[in-house]
Amino acid sequence: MKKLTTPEKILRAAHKVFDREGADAVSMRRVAEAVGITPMAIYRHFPNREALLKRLSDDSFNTVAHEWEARATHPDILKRLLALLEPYLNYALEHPHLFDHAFSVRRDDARRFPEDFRARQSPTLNVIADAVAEGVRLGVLKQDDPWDVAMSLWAHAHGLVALYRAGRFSYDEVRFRKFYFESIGRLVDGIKA
Amino acid sequence: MKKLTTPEKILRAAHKVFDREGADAVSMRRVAEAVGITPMAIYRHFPNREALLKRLSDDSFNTVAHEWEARATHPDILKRLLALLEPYLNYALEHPHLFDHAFSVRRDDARRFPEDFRARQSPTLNVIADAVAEGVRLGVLKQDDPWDVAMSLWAHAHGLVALYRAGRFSYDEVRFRKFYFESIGRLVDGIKA
DNA sequence: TCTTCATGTATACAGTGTATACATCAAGTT
DNA sequence: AACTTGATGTATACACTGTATACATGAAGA
Repeated sequence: MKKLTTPEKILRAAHKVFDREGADAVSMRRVAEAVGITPMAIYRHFPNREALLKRLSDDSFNTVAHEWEARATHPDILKRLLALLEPYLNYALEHPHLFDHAFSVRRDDARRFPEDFRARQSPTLNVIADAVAEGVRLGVLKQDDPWDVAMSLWAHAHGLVALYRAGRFSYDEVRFRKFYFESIGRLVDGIKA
Repeated sequence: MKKLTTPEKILRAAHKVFDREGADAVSMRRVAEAVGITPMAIYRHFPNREALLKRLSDDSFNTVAHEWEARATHPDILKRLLALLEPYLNYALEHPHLFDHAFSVRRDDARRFPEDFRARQSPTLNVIADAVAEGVRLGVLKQDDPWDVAMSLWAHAHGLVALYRAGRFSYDEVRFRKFYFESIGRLVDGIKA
Protein backbone atom coordinates (compact mmCIF):
# COMPACT_ATOMS: atom_id res chain seq x y z
CA MET A 1 0.00 0.00 0.00
CA LYS A 2 1.79 3.06 -1.30
CA LYS A 3 1.52 6.25 0.71
CA LEU A 4 -0.42 8.86 -1.22
CA THR A 5 0.62 12.45 -1.67
CA THR A 6 -2.04 15.08 -1.16
CA PRO A 7 -2.53 15.79 -4.89
CA GLU A 8 -3.08 12.07 -5.45
CA LYS A 9 -5.61 11.93 -2.65
CA ILE A 10 -7.44 14.90 -4.14
CA LEU A 11 -7.50 13.28 -7.56
CA ARG A 12 -8.77 9.99 -6.18
CA ALA A 13 -11.55 11.59 -4.17
CA ALA A 14 -12.57 13.79 -7.08
CA HIS A 15 -12.42 10.90 -9.53
CA LYS A 16 -14.73 8.85 -7.35
CA VAL A 17 -17.38 11.55 -7.28
CA PHE A 18 -16.91 12.40 -10.95
CA ASP A 19 -17.22 8.83 -12.15
CA ARG A 20 -20.30 8.13 -10.06
CA GLU A 21 -22.26 11.37 -10.19
CA GLY A 22 -20.77 13.48 -12.95
CA ALA A 23 -18.87 16.73 -13.13
CA ASP A 24 -21.60 18.80 -11.53
CA ALA A 25 -21.27 16.80 -8.34
CA VAL A 26 -17.57 17.58 -8.02
CA SER A 27 -17.49 20.59 -5.75
CA MET A 28 -14.36 21.87 -4.08
CA ARG A 29 -15.95 21.59 -0.67
CA ARG A 30 -17.06 18.03 -1.23
CA VAL A 31 -13.69 16.88 -2.52
CA ALA A 32 -11.90 18.66 0.31
CA GLU A 33 -14.07 16.97 2.91
CA ALA A 34 -13.45 13.55 1.38
CA VAL A 35 -9.70 14.16 1.53
CA GLY A 36 -9.84 15.66 4.99
CA ILE A 37 -8.53 19.10 4.15
CA THR A 38 -9.95 22.57 3.71
CA PRO A 39 -11.40 23.55 0.33
CA MET A 40 -8.75 26.20 -0.13
CA ALA A 41 -5.98 23.65 0.36
CA ILE A 42 -6.88 22.19 -3.03
CA TYR A 43 -5.71 25.44 -4.57
CA ARG A 44 -2.17 24.69 -3.41
CA HIS A 45 -2.14 21.82 -5.93
CA PHE A 46 -4.57 22.87 -8.67
CA PRO A 47 -5.09 26.42 -9.96
CA ASN A 48 -8.87 26.07 -10.01
CA ARG A 49 -11.75 23.64 -10.32
CA GLU A 50 -11.65 23.56 -14.10
CA ALA A 51 -8.01 22.45 -14.10
CA LEU A 52 -8.83 19.73 -11.59
CA LEU A 53 -11.63 18.40 -13.79
CA LYS A 54 -9.48 18.56 -16.88
CA ARG A 55 -6.70 16.64 -15.18
CA LEU A 56 -9.22 14.04 -14.08
CA SER A 57 -10.66 13.34 -17.50
CA ASP A 58 -7.23 13.47 -19.13
CA ASP A 59 -5.87 10.87 -16.74
CA SER A 60 -8.90 8.68 -17.02
CA PHE A 61 -8.84 8.86 -20.78
CA ASN A 62 -5.14 8.10 -21.04
CA THR A 63 -5.40 4.94 -19.02
CA VAL A 64 -7.99 3.68 -21.48
CA ALA A 65 -6.45 5.07 -24.66
CA HIS A 66 -3.73 2.44 -24.72
CA GLU A 67 -6.32 -0.17 -25.65
CA TRP A 68 -6.55 1.42 -29.08
CA GLU A 69 -3.04 0.39 -29.97
CA ALA A 70 -3.50 -3.08 -28.56
CA ARG A 71 -6.36 -3.66 -30.95
CA ALA A 72 -4.37 -2.73 -34.04
CA THR A 73 -3.49 -6.35 -34.70
CA HIS A 74 -6.39 -8.02 -36.49
CA PRO A 75 -5.24 -9.03 -39.98
CA ASP A 76 -8.63 -8.36 -41.62
CA ILE A 77 -8.71 -4.60 -42.12
CA LEU A 78 -12.48 -4.32 -41.98
CA LYS A 79 -12.71 -6.28 -38.74
CA ARG A 80 -9.79 -4.35 -37.36
CA LEU A 81 -11.60 -1.08 -37.91
CA LEU A 82 -14.61 -2.31 -35.97
CA ALA A 83 -12.36 -3.66 -33.22
CA LEU A 84 -10.58 -0.31 -32.99
CA LEU A 85 -13.85 1.47 -32.33
CA GLU A 86 -14.89 -0.89 -29.55
CA PRO A 87 -12.80 0.67 -26.76
CA TYR A 88 -14.50 3.98 -27.50
CA LEU A 89 -17.87 2.38 -26.87
CA ASN A 90 -16.62 0.53 -23.82
CA TYR A 91 -15.25 3.69 -22.31
CA ALA A 92 -18.51 5.53 -22.90
CA LEU A 93 -20.53 2.76 -21.29
CA GLU A 94 -18.21 2.18 -18.34
CA HIS A 95 -17.38 5.80 -17.55
CA PRO A 96 -20.22 7.82 -19.03
CA HIS A 97 -19.57 10.98 -17.04
CA LEU A 98 -15.87 11.00 -17.74
CA PHE A 99 -16.63 10.27 -21.38
CA ASP A 100 -18.93 13.27 -21.57
CA HIS A 101 -16.27 15.51 -20.16
CA ALA A 102 -13.43 14.11 -22.23
CA PHE A 103 -15.20 14.26 -25.58
CA SER A 104 -18.29 16.44 -25.44
CA VAL A 105 -17.09 19.42 -23.45
CA ARG A 106 -15.52 22.22 -25.40
CA ARG A 107 -11.72 22.17 -25.18
CA ASP A 108 -9.75 24.93 -26.72
CA ASP A 109 -6.51 23.05 -26.17
CA ALA A 110 -7.75 19.84 -27.76
CA ARG A 111 -6.05 18.39 -30.78
CA ARG A 112 -7.76 19.66 -33.89
CA PHE A 113 -8.55 18.15 -37.23
CA PRO A 114 -6.84 18.09 -39.58
CA GLU A 115 -3.41 19.48 -38.76
CA ASP A 116 -2.84 17.98 -35.31
CA PHE A 117 -4.10 14.59 -36.37
CA ARG A 118 -2.12 14.52 -39.61
CA ALA A 119 0.89 15.39 -37.45
CA ARG A 120 0.14 12.10 -35.68
CA GLN A 121 -0.49 13.77 -32.35
CA SER A 122 -3.44 11.56 -31.54
CA PRO A 123 -2.32 8.04 -30.60
CA THR A 124 -5.90 6.89 -30.91
CA LEU A 125 -6.73 8.24 -34.36
CA ASN A 126 -3.28 7.22 -35.61
CA VAL A 127 -4.10 3.55 -35.47
CA ILE A 128 -7.41 4.09 -37.23
CA ALA A 129 -5.91 6.20 -39.98
CA ASP A 130 -3.06 3.70 -40.36
CA ALA A 131 -5.53 0.87 -40.71
CA VAL A 132 -7.41 2.86 -43.33
CA ALA A 133 -4.21 3.66 -45.20
CA GLU A 134 -3.26 0.01 -45.20
CA GLY A 135 -6.73 -0.91 -46.43
CA VAL A 136 -6.41 1.55 -49.30
CA ARG A 137 -2.97 0.22 -50.14
CA LEU A 138 -4.23 -3.36 -50.16
CA GLY A 139 -7.19 -2.42 -52.30
CA VAL A 140 -9.66 -3.42 -49.61
CA LEU A 141 -10.82 0.18 -49.23
CA LYS A 142 -11.67 2.84 -51.79
CA GLN A 143 -9.09 5.41 -52.73
CA ASP A 144 -9.68 8.24 -50.22
CA ASP A 145 -7.80 10.36 -47.70
CA PRO A 146 -7.10 8.07 -44.72
CA TRP A 147 -7.36 10.90 -42.21
CA ASP A 148 -10.65 12.12 -43.61
CA VAL A 149 -11.99 8.58 -43.51
CA ALA A 150 -10.69 8.05 -39.98
CA MET A 151 -12.44 11.23 -38.90
CA SER A 152 -15.68 10.00 -40.47
CA LEU A 153 -15.39 6.79 -38.53
CA TRP A 154 -14.73 8.61 -35.29
CA ALA A 155 -17.59 11.03 -35.89
CA HIS A 156 -19.98 8.20 -36.60
CA ALA A 157 -19.02 6.36 -33.43
CA HIS A 158 -19.13 9.58 -31.46
CA GLY A 159 -22.54 10.56 -32.79
CA LEU A 160 -24.06 7.25 -31.81
CA VAL A 161 -22.62 7.39 -28.33
CA ALA A 162 -23.49 11.06 -27.88
CA LEU A 163 -27.13 10.42 -28.79
CA TYR A 164 -27.15 7.40 -26.49
CA ARG A 165 -25.71 9.49 -23.67
CA ALA A 166 -28.27 12.22 -24.36
CA GLY A 167 -31.07 9.72 -23.78
CA ARG A 168 -32.17 9.31 -27.40
CA PHE A 169 -32.06 5.51 -27.28
CA SER A 170 -34.27 3.27 -25.21
CA TYR A 171 -31.91 0.34 -25.88
CA ASP A 172 -30.13 -1.31 -23.02
CA GLU A 173 -26.37 -1.62 -23.30
CA VAL A 174 -26.44 -4.97 -25.06
CA ARG A 175 -28.81 -3.85 -27.78
CA PHE A 176 -27.14 -0.50 -28.17
CA ARG A 177 -23.83 -2.26 -28.60
CA LYS A 178 -25.37 -4.29 -31.41
CA PHE A 179 -26.79 -1.20 -33.09
CA TYR A 180 -23.46 0.59 -32.70
CA PHE A 181 -21.60 -2.00 -34.76
CA GLU A 182 -24.39 -2.42 -37.30
CA SER A 183 -24.44 1.32 -37.86
CA ILE A 184 -20.69 1.58 -38.21
CA GLY A 185 -20.99 -1.34 -40.61
CA ARG A 186 -23.11 0.83 -42.92
CA LEU A 187 -20.34 3.41 -43.03
CA VAL A 188 -17.70 0.73 -43.55
CA ASP A 189 -19.75 -0.53 -46.51
CA GLY A 190 -19.42 2.96 -47.95
CA ILE A 191 -15.64 3.06 -47.78
CA LYS A 192 -15.08 -0.48 -49.05
CA ALA A 193 -13.55 -0.81 -52.49
CA MET B 1 -45.97 45.99 -32.62
CA LYS B 2 -47.85 43.47 -30.55
CA LYS B 3 -47.94 43.98 -26.82
CA LEU B 4 -45.99 41.27 -25.06
CA THR B 5 -47.20 39.30 -22.10
CA THR B 6 -44.80 38.81 -19.24
CA PRO B 7 -43.98 35.17 -20.09
CA GLU B 8 -43.16 36.27 -23.63
CA LYS B 9 -40.90 39.00 -22.35
CA ILE B 10 -39.14 36.51 -20.11
CA LEU B 11 -38.65 34.09 -22.98
CA ARG B 12 -37.30 36.80 -25.25
CA ALA B 13 -34.84 38.10 -22.71
CA ALA B 14 -33.69 34.60 -21.82
CA HIS B 15 -33.43 33.60 -25.47
CA LYS B 16 -31.20 36.55 -26.20
CA VAL B 17 -28.75 35.64 -23.47
CA PHE B 18 -28.93 31.93 -24.26
CA ASP B 19 -28.28 32.37 -27.96
CA ARG B 20 -25.37 34.73 -27.42
CA GLU B 21 -23.62 33.35 -24.37
CA GLY B 22 -24.98 29.89 -23.73
CA ALA B 23 -27.05 28.26 -21.05
CA ASP B 24 -24.63 28.99 -18.24
CA ALA B 25 -25.12 32.70 -18.76
CA VAL B 26 -28.87 32.45 -18.28
CA SER B 27 -29.37 33.22 -14.62
CA MET B 28 -32.72 34.01 -13.09
CA ARG B 29 -31.45 37.31 -11.76
CA ARG B 30 -30.05 38.38 -15.11
CA VAL B 31 -33.20 37.50 -17.02
CA ALA B 32 -35.36 39.22 -14.41
CA GLU B 33 -33.33 42.38 -14.65
CA ALA B 34 -33.60 42.41 -18.44
CA VAL B 35 -37.36 42.07 -18.20
CA GLY B 36 -37.65 44.59 -15.39
CA ILE B 37 -39.11 42.31 -12.76
CA THR B 38 -37.89 40.53 -9.67
CA PRO B 39 -36.18 37.15 -10.05
CA MET B 40 -38.95 35.46 -8.09
CA ALA B 41 -41.58 36.82 -10.47
CA ILE B 42 -40.27 34.41 -13.11
CA TYR B 43 -41.50 31.57 -10.94
CA ARG B 44 -45.09 32.74 -11.49
CA HIS B 45 -44.67 31.67 -15.12
CA PHE B 46 -42.08 28.89 -15.05
CA PRO B 47 -41.69 26.26 -12.35
CA ASN B 48 -37.91 26.58 -12.29
CA ARG B 49 -34.83 27.47 -14.31
CA GLU B 50 -34.59 24.09 -15.95
CA ALA B 51 -38.12 24.35 -17.31
CA LEU B 52 -37.38 27.81 -18.66
CA LEU B 53 -34.29 26.55 -20.50
CA LYS B 54 -36.16 23.55 -21.83
CA ARG B 55 -38.95 25.73 -23.13
CA LEU B 56 -36.39 27.97 -24.79
CA SER B 57 -34.59 25.24 -26.69
CA ASP B 58 -37.86 23.52 -27.57
CA ASP B 59 -39.27 26.69 -29.07
CA SER B 60 -36.10 27.54 -30.88
CA PHE B 61 -35.83 24.04 -32.26
CA ASN B 62 -39.44 23.90 -33.39
CA THR B 63 -39.17 27.08 -35.41
CA VAL B 64 -36.31 25.49 -37.33
CA ALA B 65 -37.67 21.95 -37.49
CA HIS B 66 -40.22 22.86 -40.13
CA GLU B 67 -37.41 23.25 -42.65
CA TRP B 68 -36.98 19.50 -42.58
CA GLU B 69 -40.36 18.92 -44.16
CA ALA B 70 -39.84 21.67 -46.69
CA ARG B 71 -36.75 19.89 -47.97
CA ALA B 72 -38.53 16.59 -48.54
CA THR B 73 -39.15 17.42 -52.17
CA HIS B 74 -36.02 16.65 -54.15
CA PRO B 75 -36.81 13.85 -56.63
CA ASP B 76 -33.33 12.30 -56.40
CA ILE B 77 -33.40 10.28 -53.19
CA LEU B 78 -29.67 10.52 -52.56
CA LYS B 79 -29.63 14.28 -53.00
CA ARG B 80 -32.76 14.57 -50.92
CA LEU B 81 -31.08 12.81 -48.02
CA LEU B 82 -28.17 15.24 -48.09
CA ALA B 83 -30.57 18.17 -48.39
CA LEU B 84 -32.53 16.90 -45.40
CA LEU B 85 -29.44 16.94 -43.23
CA GLU B 86 -28.51 20.49 -44.15
CA PRO B 87 -30.91 22.28 -41.75
CA TYR B 88 -29.34 20.32 -38.91
CA LEU B 89 -25.96 21.75 -39.80
CA ASN B 90 -27.36 25.22 -40.34
CA TYR B 91 -29.03 25.20 -36.98
CA ALA B 92 -25.85 24.06 -35.26
CA LEU B 93 -23.82 26.81 -36.93
CA GLU B 94 -26.34 29.58 -36.44
CA HIS B 95 -27.46 28.74 -32.91
CA PRO B 96 -24.62 26.71 -31.42
CA HIS B 97 -25.62 27.17 -27.80
CA LEU B 98 -29.24 26.31 -28.42
CA PHE B 99 -28.12 23.35 -30.50
CA ASP B 100 -26.00 22.07 -27.66
CA HIS B 101 -28.90 22.25 -25.28
CA ALA B 102 -31.45 20.80 -27.65
CA PHE B 103 -29.40 17.79 -28.75
CA SER B 104 -26.48 17.18 -26.44
CA VAL B 105 -28.02 17.68 -23.03
CA ARG B 106 -29.56 14.64 -21.42
CA ARG B 107 -33.36 14.66 -21.70
CA ASP B 108 -35.33 11.98 -20.01
CA ASP B 109 -38.50 13.07 -21.76
CA ALA B 110 -36.93 13.06 -25.21
CA ARG B 111 -38.28 10.83 -27.93
CA ARG B 112 -36.38 7.58 -27.90
CA PHE B 113 -35.21 5.23 -30.56
CA PRO B 114 -36.72 3.04 -31.75
CA GLU B 115 -40.28 3.00 -30.43
CA ASP B 116 -41.06 6.72 -30.40
CA PHE B 117 -39.53 7.24 -33.81
CA ARG B 118 -41.22 4.23 -35.37
CA ALA B 119 -44.45 5.65 -33.94
CA ARG B 120 -43.69 8.66 -36.14
CA GLN B 121 -43.42 11.02 -33.21
CA SER B 122 -40.42 12.84 -34.64
CA PRO B 123 -41.42 15.10 -37.54
CA THR B 124 -37.77 15.49 -38.41
CA LEU B 125 -36.73 11.85 -38.53
CA ASN B 126 -40.01 10.96 -40.25
CA VAL B 127 -39.00 12.66 -43.45
CA ILE B 128 -35.59 11.03 -43.41
CA ALA B 129 -36.96 7.57 -42.76
CA ASP B 130 -39.62 8.12 -45.41
CA ALA B 131 -36.98 9.11 -47.93
CA VAL B 132 -34.98 6.01 -47.04
CA ALA B 133 -38.06 3.80 -47.34
CA GLU B 134 -38.82 5.27 -50.73
CA GLY B 135 -35.20 4.72 -51.78
CA VAL B 136 -35.40 1.09 -50.75
CA ARG B 137 -38.69 0.68 -52.60
CA LEU B 138 -37.25 2.21 -55.75
CA GLY B 139 -34.17 0.04 -55.52
CA VAL B 140 -31.87 3.04 -55.12
CA LEU B 141 -30.93 1.96 -51.61
CA LYS B 142 -30.02 -1.42 -50.18
CA GLN B 143 -32.65 -3.49 -48.44
CA ASP B 144 -32.45 -2.37 -44.79
CA ASP B 145 -34.64 -1.07 -42.00
CA PRO B 146 -35.46 2.56 -42.90
CA TRP B 147 -35.57 3.68 -39.27
CA ASP B 148 -32.24 2.07 -38.47
CA VAL B 149 -30.72 3.71 -41.53
CA ALA B 150 -32.29 7.08 -40.67
CA MET B 151 -30.82 6.83 -37.19
CA SER B 152 -27.40 6.09 -38.67
CA LEU B 153 -27.67 9.18 -40.82
CA TRP B 154 -28.71 11.33 -37.89
CA ALA B 155 -25.95 9.92 -35.69
CA HIS B 156 -23.35 10.59 -38.34
CA ALA B 157 -24.47 14.18 -38.79
CA HIS B 158 -24.71 14.64 -35.05
CA GLY B 159 -21.27 13.21 -34.41
CA LEU B 160 -19.65 15.57 -36.87
CA VAL B 161 -21.40 18.58 -35.44
CA ALA B 162 -20.77 17.51 -31.86
CA LEU B 163 -17.05 17.16 -32.49
CA TYR B 164 -17.04 20.50 -34.28
CA ARG B 165 -18.84 22.10 -31.35
CA ALA B 166 -16.39 20.48 -28.95
CA GLY B 167 -13.51 22.20 -30.73
CA ARG B 168 -12.08 19.15 -32.49
CA PHE B 169 -11.99 20.84 -35.91
CA SER B 170 -9.85 23.76 -36.89
CA TYR B 171 -11.97 24.25 -40.02
CA ASP B 172 -13.90 27.43 -40.50
CA GLU B 173 -17.59 27.12 -41.22
CA VAL B 174 -17.19 26.91 -44.97
CA ARG B 175 -14.66 24.11 -44.88
CA PHE B 176 -16.47 22.26 -42.14
CA ARG B 177 -19.63 22.42 -44.22
CA LYS B 178 -17.75 20.80 -47.07
CA PHE B 179 -16.36 18.07 -44.85
CA TYR B 180 -19.81 17.49 -43.33
CA PHE B 181 -21.34 16.60 -46.70
CA GLU B 182 -18.32 14.63 -47.86
CA SER B 183 -18.42 12.57 -44.72
CA ILE B 184 -22.14 11.93 -44.94
CA GLY B 185 -21.48 10.99 -48.55
CA ARG B 186 -19.30 8.10 -47.36
CA LEU B 187 -22.20 6.77 -45.30
CA VAL B 188 -24.63 7.28 -48.18
CA ASP B 189 -22.26 5.23 -50.35
CA GLY B 190 -22.65 2.46 -47.81
CA ILE B 191 -26.43 2.36 -47.98
CA LYS B 192 -26.69 2.63 -51.76
CA ALA B 193 -27.90 -0.43 -53.62
C1' DT C 1 18.96 29.86 16.07
C1' DC C 2 17.04 32.10 12.29
C1' DT C 3 15.08 32.11 7.87
C1' DT C 4 12.53 30.33 4.20
C1' DC C 5 9.10 27.93 1.88
C1' DA C 6 5.59 24.56 1.19
C1' DT C 7 1.38 23.55 2.85
C1' DG C 8 -2.46 24.20 5.39
C1' DT C 9 -6.54 27.07 7.72
C1' DA C 10 -10.04 30.85 8.50
C1' DT C 11 -12.72 34.23 6.86
C1' DA C 12 -15.12 36.72 3.58
C1' DC C 13 -17.31 37.98 -0.83
C1' DA C 14 -20.01 37.75 -4.77
C1' DG C 15 -22.63 34.80 -7.14
C1' DT C 16 -26.36 30.99 -7.73
C1' DG C 17 -31.47 28.78 -7.45
C1' DT C 18 -35.42 29.09 -4.93
C1' DA C 19 -38.63 28.62 -0.48
C1' DT C 20 -41.50 31.55 2.17
C1' DA C 21 -44.24 35.42 3.40
C1' DC C 22 -46.40 39.44 2.15
C1' DA C 23 -48.32 43.32 -1.16
C1' DT C 24 -51.01 44.97 -4.96
C1' DC C 25 -54.75 45.33 -7.88
C1' DA C 26 -58.26 44.09 -11.21
C1' DA C 27 -62.49 40.95 -11.84
C1' DG C 28 -66.39 38.95 -10.21
C1' DT C 29 -70.08 38.10 -6.82
C1' DT C 30 -73.48 39.24 -3.52
C1' DA D 1 -71.27 49.65 -3.25
C1' DA D 2 -68.78 46.35 -0.47
C1' DC D 3 -66.37 42.11 -0.33
C1' DT D 4 -63.90 38.25 -1.94
C1' DT D 5 -60.81 35.99 -4.82
C1' DG D 6 -56.97 35.04 -7.72
C1' DA D 7 -53.24 36.44 -10.55
C1' DT D 8 -49.10 38.67 -10.34
C1' DG D 9 -45.60 40.98 -8.30
C1' DT D 10 -41.95 42.08 -4.30
C1' DA D 11 -38.80 41.37 -0.21
C1' DT D 12 -36.23 38.59 2.45
C1' DA D 13 -33.72 34.71 3.60
C1' DC D 14 -31.29 30.23 3.14
C1' DA D 15 -28.13 27.03 1.52
C1' DC D 16 -25.01 26.38 -1.86
C1' DT D 17 -21.09 27.57 -5.20
C1' DG D 18 -15.88 29.07 -6.55
C1' DT D 19 -12.27 31.50 -4.86
C1' DA D 20 -9.50 35.97 -3.13
C1' DT D 21 -7.06 37.31 0.86
C1' DA D 22 -4.69 37.00 5.14
C1' DC D 23 -2.66 34.31 8.44
C1' DA D 24 -0.73 29.81 10.83
C1' DT D 25 2.21 25.86 11.08
C1' DG D 26 5.97 23.08 10.77
C1' DA D 27 9.96 21.00 8.43
C1' DA D 28 14.56 21.92 5.96
C1' DG D 29 18.77 24.56 5.35
C1' DA D 30 22.10 28.05 6.54
